[in-house]
Amino acid sequence: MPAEEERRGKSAKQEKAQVSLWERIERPAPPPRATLSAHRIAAVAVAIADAEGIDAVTMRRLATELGVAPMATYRHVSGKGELLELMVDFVYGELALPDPAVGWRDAMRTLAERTRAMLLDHPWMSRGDVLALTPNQLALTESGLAVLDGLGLDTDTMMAVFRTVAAYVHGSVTAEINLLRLMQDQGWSNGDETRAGLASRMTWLMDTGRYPAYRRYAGEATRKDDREWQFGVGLDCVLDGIAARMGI
Amino acid sequence: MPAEEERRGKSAKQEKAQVSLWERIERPAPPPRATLSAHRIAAVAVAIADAEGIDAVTMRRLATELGVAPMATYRHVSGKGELLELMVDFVYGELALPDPAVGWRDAMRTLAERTRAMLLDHPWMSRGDVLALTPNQLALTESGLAVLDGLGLDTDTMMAVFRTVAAYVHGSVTAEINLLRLMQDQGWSNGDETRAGLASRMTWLMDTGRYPAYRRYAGEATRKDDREWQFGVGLDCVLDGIAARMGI
DNA sequence: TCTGGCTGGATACAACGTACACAGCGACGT
DNA sequence: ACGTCGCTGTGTACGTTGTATCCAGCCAGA
Repeated sequence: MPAEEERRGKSAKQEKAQVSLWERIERPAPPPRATLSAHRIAAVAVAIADAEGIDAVTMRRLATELGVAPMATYRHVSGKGELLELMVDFVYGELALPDPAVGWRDAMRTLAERTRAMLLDHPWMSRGDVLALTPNQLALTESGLAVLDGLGLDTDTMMAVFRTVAAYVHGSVTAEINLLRLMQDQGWSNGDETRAGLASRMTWLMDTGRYPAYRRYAGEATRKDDREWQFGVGLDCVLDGIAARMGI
Repeated sequence: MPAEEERRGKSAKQEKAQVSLWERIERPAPPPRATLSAHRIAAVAVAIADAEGIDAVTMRRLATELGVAPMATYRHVSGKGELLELMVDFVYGELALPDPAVGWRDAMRTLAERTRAMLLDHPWMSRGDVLALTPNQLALTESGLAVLDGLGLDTDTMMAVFRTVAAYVHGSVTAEINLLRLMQDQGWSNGDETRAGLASRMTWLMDTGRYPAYRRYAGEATRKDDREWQFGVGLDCVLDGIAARMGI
């Protein structure tokens, strides 16, 4: 590329003519301009949120991590709301969608389990006040509808079924994450430590005598820490109910 | 300031004796001390959140509304986290719990519907990163367990069933609220206005051709705006599934 | 009558989101 | 070839937020 080299040489010459030698060599080399893109912004923001929680994602911190001035991000994103939208869509983009050929029930199940895994990997997602209208969220919905296609359901019912499963998954995993976050904040690493940490709060509440059934649960239950089992039981109920009520 | 240091150690009466009559009667009467309590704090904070959204609940605004200095609230609450906990528990306290005598399915259904109504009345609740360990949240769980008692389920299963319904309700209503919030933020008052507002975003996405099933839904569905129907269908599925799988 | 402990007030500060004006650079019409 | 325009990133600044810290008044008990 002779033309490009020529142009560069010329602009350099022009600068040389205007700025004194000593000023030039004193002046720190202009840092290479970091190029920004929505994708890179999203990736870096997600990395911060994954590593240190969503509260660590500030516009300034993000800019630092991007190697850029605090306000630079605003060229690609109108504000923090859009940033969150970008982050959510970015994560949904990593979700592997199931093959509808395996049958609606198995496909729905893997969809649910993968969504759960995704949310557990990025716990800050469950706070998403983001509507499901980003491209990759829509792709998930599309996949859910495709899975339910050809079973004789009308579109209203297909969407209702998909939303039912999605609602269960989100609600269930959100509860799961809330507990995990509490444990992490307090430094408890398993169910026993957690119960020990909550003991004083709990005995105080139990001693009011207002929660006999819960007290029995606390004493008798043996699967309190089996989160997979709990999620699975509920999911089975939901899928059974769909199969029964829709006749599929 | 020697005068100030001198006055600091003296009782009210001593001060009265030293301060001139004119200074005393000119000086504005000390405002009557507002009495604070956790309950009043929660009630006022909830009122603000209901009226203007959770973001309007700042410590300063709350203090103003309570007729108190900004830092006064901190005597009753360790920080904003505990304030939110207080608010959430306050709202759960207004939830009417069902009579278990009507049978588990009806009781579960009214529990679900009343929880939905409560969340829709206080949309900021769905962002609760609060664990279900406050007295009134525990009372709801207790009620759910009581409803399922005596049906031959072990405690693990009872809790799993209750949590399944709760997860569905929270997930479903959260989605509902996210849409309602978008509509309110944009000033759209019904489904048609909303679709009109989203049209450009949507046609852009649909024209990618990546969402054929969703496009069909958008064209064919007739119950897109029937939120009660959507919630009810899903709830029926969940309850059916529980009945079938648990044999109750 | 004194004193200690609550409760509310006042001041202060760091961190946040973001508005605004500016500067460099590539592309394009002339 | 050259001026100009539009992007994109920079620098500065402002108002708001949560909350740490210290003070002052009041009530209970000695």
